[in-house]
Amino acid sequence: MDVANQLEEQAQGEQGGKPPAPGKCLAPFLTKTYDLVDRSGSEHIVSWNEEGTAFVVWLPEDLSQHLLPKYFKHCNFSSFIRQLNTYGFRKSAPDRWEFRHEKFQKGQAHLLGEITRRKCEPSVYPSFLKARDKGPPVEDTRLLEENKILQRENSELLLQIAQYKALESELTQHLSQFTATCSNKKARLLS
Amino acid sequence: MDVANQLEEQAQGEQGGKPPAPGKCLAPFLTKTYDLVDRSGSEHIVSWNEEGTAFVVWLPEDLSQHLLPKYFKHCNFSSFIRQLNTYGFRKSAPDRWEFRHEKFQKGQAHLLGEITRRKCEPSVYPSFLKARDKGPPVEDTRLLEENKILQRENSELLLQIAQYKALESELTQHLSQFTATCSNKKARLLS
DNA sequence: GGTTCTAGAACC
DNA sequence: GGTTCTAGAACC
Repeated sequence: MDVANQLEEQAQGEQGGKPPAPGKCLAPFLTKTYDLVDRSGSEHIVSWNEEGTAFVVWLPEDLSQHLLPKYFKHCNFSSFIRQLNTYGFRKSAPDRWEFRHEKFQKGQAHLLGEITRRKCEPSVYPSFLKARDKGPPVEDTRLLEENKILQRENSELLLQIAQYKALESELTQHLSQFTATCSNKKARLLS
Repeated sequence: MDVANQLEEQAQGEQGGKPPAPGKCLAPFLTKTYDLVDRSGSEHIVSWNEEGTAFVVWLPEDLSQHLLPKYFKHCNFSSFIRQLNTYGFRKSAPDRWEFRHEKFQKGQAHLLGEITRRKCEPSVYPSFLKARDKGPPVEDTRLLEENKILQRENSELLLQIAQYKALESELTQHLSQFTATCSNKKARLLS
């Protein structure tokens, strides 16, 4: 049973035949990748990490040549990575090809629907920027100058916010990593 | 005789002992790559194309695992490609790993000095600001209106940043707490 | 300047 | 939405 069926069963079990609520369009890339990791039958090539919180590509060459073409329309490791990044996965270890996403974990296929493809953000500013292109010529240089300054300030602020966002997600990831790591270590030590 | 010596000989022969004129600092990446292509002794892995106007990586896996570590400090094909792009090489065939640069051709090692590393452009401000500056002038009523909007947005952005700052310090606190807790528990359990 | 990781953009 | 190619940015 692949991920799609699995998800459907869960949905039917929990909601009595109704289609899954939020995950209207679960991206094929996500189900394929989940299958690839979870049941390719080639754990020496790709598998979950010990904690089940990320997956590791142990043999990139074999993945590219033998597994990727089975699931996707190419055999380039870099294209695979590009897609992972598009969906918010991040490389999570410096010394191996380990990729992580909060909603992509072993035995948690039902979370896949919460993974979204990253788009160019809808962004608040285009609204007033678009309007300007229609306007007729002007002579007030002072206003224009002031405007430029405001825009510059604005863009710097936006940049700062972007950096804060990045920082936040990084910190959040570290936190969840720590949580996982700690509880696992504890479990192992106590067993 | 490697490329560095070859270049020196050429320079001495042509200019009588004077150092090469333009190529003050021939990037190591370029000489290494030229050697790699021209005399790695592994033409089945990488070689010039038929015309000598580009080079082809026939076996990316073998290049990564066996040749790259001999010339560079890594064994990632993607890092090699990143460097190629930095120096202005472009992939020149859709169906194979062929890369081309006008000044990188078989038997033309003396042209390497003309290849320059691409720098980040000064461009401090986001693209939407640049586009704006080229655009036609605008009515001053519109400018005034825009100014108001920008000011409002500015203050909203400042507010957001304040919130992010708060969030950041909270997350950081949690993280350091976790770190401490984990190491303590571990210590106790191991003692 | 080199290496790594992620994103932009064009094309399909 | 997927694939390819190139560039930005951080880190070393």
